[in-house]
This record gives sequence, C-alpha cells and structure tokens, in this order.
Amino acid sequence: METTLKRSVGFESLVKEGRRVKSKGDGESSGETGSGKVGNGRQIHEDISSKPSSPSHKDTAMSQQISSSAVIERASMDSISRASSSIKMDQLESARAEMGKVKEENEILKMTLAQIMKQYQSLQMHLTNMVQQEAKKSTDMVTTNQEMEEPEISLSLGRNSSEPKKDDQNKNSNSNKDKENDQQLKEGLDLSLDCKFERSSNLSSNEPTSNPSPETSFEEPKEEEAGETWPPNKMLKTVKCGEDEASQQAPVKKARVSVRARCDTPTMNDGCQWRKYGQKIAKGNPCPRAYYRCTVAPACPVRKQVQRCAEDMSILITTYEGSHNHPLPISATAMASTTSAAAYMLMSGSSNSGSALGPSTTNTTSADLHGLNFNFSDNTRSRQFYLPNSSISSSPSYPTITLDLTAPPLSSSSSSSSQFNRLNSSVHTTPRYSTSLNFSSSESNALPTSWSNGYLNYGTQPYNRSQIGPLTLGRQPQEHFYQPYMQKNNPTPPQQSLTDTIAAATKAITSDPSFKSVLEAAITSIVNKGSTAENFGQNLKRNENFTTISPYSSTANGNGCASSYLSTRSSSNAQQGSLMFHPPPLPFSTSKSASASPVNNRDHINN
DNA sequence: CGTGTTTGACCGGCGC
DNA sequence: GCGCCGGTCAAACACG
Repeated sequence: METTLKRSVGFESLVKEGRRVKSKGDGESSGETGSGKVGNGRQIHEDISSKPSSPSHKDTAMSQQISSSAVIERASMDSISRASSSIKMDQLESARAEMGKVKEENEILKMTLAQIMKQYQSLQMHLTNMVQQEAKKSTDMVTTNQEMEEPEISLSLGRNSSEPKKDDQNKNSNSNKDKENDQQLKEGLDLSLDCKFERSSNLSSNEPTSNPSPETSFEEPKEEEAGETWPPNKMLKTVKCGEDEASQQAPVKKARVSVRARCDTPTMNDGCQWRKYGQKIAKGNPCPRAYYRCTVAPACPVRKQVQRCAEDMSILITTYEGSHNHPLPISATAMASTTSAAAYMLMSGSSNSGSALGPSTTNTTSADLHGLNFNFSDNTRSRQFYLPNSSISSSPSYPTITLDLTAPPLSSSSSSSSQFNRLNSSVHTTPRYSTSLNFSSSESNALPTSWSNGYLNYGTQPYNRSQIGPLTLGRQPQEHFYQPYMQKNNPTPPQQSLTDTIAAATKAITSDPSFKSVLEAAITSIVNKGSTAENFGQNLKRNENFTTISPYSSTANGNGCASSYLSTRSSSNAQQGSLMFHPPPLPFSTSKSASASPVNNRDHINN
C-alpha cells in the first residue's frame, strides 16, 4: 500500500519533470532556432510517446508543446534566412547540443518512469500470484481465506524462531521411521518464509486433515503451487510426525545463498560494502574462511562468508546470509536480489519440488524457462555429492541455496549434470538441505558480467535499473525484468564479474513474478498437473513479451556487462530472454549509486 | 586520526 | 560432561 502510494507520487513527479524538460527545449528553440532543433524536439516527443505505458496526459501536453514549437519554428525560420550562414550554423550546433541534452534528460526520465511502472506492475503481478497461490492452497486445503489477501510472504529469509520445537516427537519418530523420515524431511524443506509461521499455526489448527502417509502429504504441497506451503508444511510437521527435527531447528536460522564461481580475486565484487570481522580455517578446507559484514548500514544484518573451494582453488564460494535493511547501491542490488530470490526459491520452491516429485526417490524435474533449463532434483539421498564442494553451506541448520556459476566441468559438486543455464535444485533430507543452482557458462571460466548489467525489462520500455521507491513488499523477490544489456550491445566480455552471472541466474530463476509459481507449474506440468501447466505457460508468455531495454550503465560498478552466459544460451531464447530479476527485498533508493565498494580488493583471506 | 584488517580468544551448538 | 567446530568479538595493528 505504502509502496504504491510512493510510487504513484514518484510517477507524477516524473511526468512533471518530463514536461519541464520538454518546455525547456521548446523555449530554447524559439530563441535561437533552427529546424534542426525543432526536429530534435519532435524526435524526443516521439520517443516519449512511443512508450506504450506513457501516460496519456503527458503525450497530450507534449503534442501541444510541439505544435507551439512548430509555430515558433516558422517564425524562427524567417530570422534565420536573414542571418549569416556562419551564425546560423553555430546556432544550429548549439541548439542541437542543447537538444541532445534535453534528449538525454528525457531518456533518463523515461527510464525512470518505466522502472517505476515496472515495479508497480511487478507488485501487481506479485499480488496476483500470491492470490492465485493462496486460492489454490485454500481450495486444496481447508485454509482460511484471510491469507489469500496477504501478498506479503516475508522479507526475511530466515525462518521464524517462534516455531515450536518438537524435539521429543522428532527424535522418537526418527528412531522409528527411517524411510518416512527422509520423506518428511523433505517436507520439512518446505519451510518457508518466517512470517508464515504464525499463519501456519493457525492453519494447523484449522486444518483437520493430516496426511498419514508421506505420499499424500507430498501431494498437497504440489497443489499449493507457488503459494506458501507454510501452513501445510507446518501442519504436516505437527500433525504427522514432526520428524524433521532439523527443519524445526532451522527456523531460527536464516536462509543462505551460496555462490560458487571462478574468481581470481579474494572476494567477489558484488557492489556492497563489506567489512571483514573474522577469519577461520574451516575443517576440511585448507583455505581460510573469511567472514564479512555489510557496512552499508550500521545495523545491516547481512553477512557473507568467503572461502576458496578446497577442490579447486580457483573457485570462490561466497555465502550470503540475511537481507539488507537499507537501500542498496545499484550495483549491489543484483546480488542482493539474487540472493533474496534464491533464498526465496529455496524456502518456498524446494518444498514444491519435493512435494511434487514424490517422496521416496530422487526425482528430477526440469523446465525450460526462457532458455534456461530448470532442473529440480530431489537429491535427498545424494547430498553427499554436493556437500564436499560447498563446505561453507554445509552448516547443518542453515537452509542453503547454491548458485553454481562455475564452468561445467567444475560443477562436480552440484548434482546437476547440465552444462548450461541449468538450475538445479537439490533438496537434502537432512536439515542442511541445499539447493544448487547451476548456471554454468560455457563461455569461460571467468565470471560473467557485473551485476548491474541487467536492465529492467518491462514491456518494451527501457529501464533504468536504479531502485527508486522503497519496495517493501513482504516478499523478497520482486519481479523485475532485466535484460542483459550486453546481450545485445556487447556480446561477451571476457572477464565479467561473478555477480553478473549470478544476477543473470537470478533473473532466470526469478523470471516469473513468483518463481515459486513457475517452478511449481513446471514441475506440475511435467509431473502431471495439467492445471498448473497453464500458469507456467502464462508465465512464459509474460516474459516473452518483454523486450530489450536501453542500457543503464551509469552505476559505478555497472559495467553494463550483461550476463554473458545468458546470451550464449539458445539463441531463440536469448532474445526473449529477458529474465526477471528480483530486486532486493529491502527498500531501495537510487541513492548510493556509486557504491560499489571496492571492498573486496583486499586480500587477506585466501591468499 | 579514522577506517579497515588481522588474529587470538570467546561463546554456543552439536556429537560422542 | 567434554571436546570439536563454526561463528563472533575485540584488541592490536596497518594503511591512507
């Protein structure tokens, strides 16, 4: 609500600015004149009006201004004819220069406006998605309708500490039911965003039915689709067996997002400012693990761990924890968004995959989203394969999602076998379940592009990625469509930052307003749920509509590099490939443009 | 002098 | 209860 208001205000102000700029150009033309100048003015108008989403009143005002400028043009032509040719040329040039400036301003305004609109749309999409999800959930389960109205899933990735522990039950059940244990642990994975816990408790009370058998229990999550699986999950936990002791413990912990990528530098430059507060040599890895804390805001809870992969020193494993409680530099939003989205996916999507896939076996479901293959595998039994590589994320009670950006050969750790653009979600039965997103790029070991590269891709309008209004959505991942700028303009920068790659991955992951819903749809469509397939298709269509946007490259770190790997993907998808990007959960502002802190330049850690 | 890093000590969780 | 381990703290130190 608040967000909407703020956005609307920002929208108006933008429109005003647009007018101001326009009139400025006209005034100038009247003074000095030149056809060229007027022409530019018209061109600008065309540019603006061409935007589908541009407010009608804005166009009207502009057209009036244009007509007046036309009159001015005639008058000025007379004077020009008398003037000497040299003066005329000078004037023309100056006028053109001014027009160029105005044009630029207009471009900026357009981008800003587009972004705002995009954000607004994203909010709407989110809301819609949530409502749909909730609706399905309520349908399948006898849940209350109240929840449907609540779009906010939760900003915090962490689980709610309030969730009651049932150690006793868990232990008992564990000892008795090994098989079911795994299955139910999977369910435990369904733990999602913390704010849901309270609801779940309510639901649990409301929900009379409990699925005696794991299988049935799994199906329900399927039905829920992208929606919050919380209620059911918790209910399942409480009612069934509460076998997932680990999962219950986890709630206190925050979700983590681990990024594996090849990186020569000690740390990835993700655009945020980090302060190192500790270093430890973790067992099993000769390389020290460095602990960083976000220093953008004094009280920012976000922390990250950086460690070299023991197996391959060239691989840098960066684990993010928590969500920023402050506006982020543009360059940092990508990473923040990525982590948030990934965490969100972990928290919500894993449940879906697990549920949809079936309890007892390791199932893999894949879907092709915008050229990205999403593979969701239930690796409950294959965890061991994964952990070796991601020692950082091995923390027992932390739900961890791993973005594996290493080259295909290196991704041995991940269960994924795909080489490109694969999103591999592996859910572990143990508390330390992790989801691995493998976005390996064939291009190079080097990390793909910088985070800030992505360009918002909403509709056909160019976006300026700067975060404008505070986005205080309840849910971290917010739909923002970015289209890799470099994708068109610059094929593939050899050395791209990891963050770019991750950002692209995130885009892919979150290409749907509710990635969860997409995931669900994909899984269900493959597994058997025809009903949800529609959603999936819709999501795809939605994304397809987005076209490339003008580059926004102004950020400090922003190299304008787009995620190269995306561009390298299947060409057909590459164009459409506007991937949705979820901006950080936190309120954003364009503030700290520069930010990208060099932070990571110092090496003390690994080397 | 302020900021950030280094590094040993400390704390809490977990397994035995 | 003890030890291991991961994570954090904070004094000392380095750098601009």
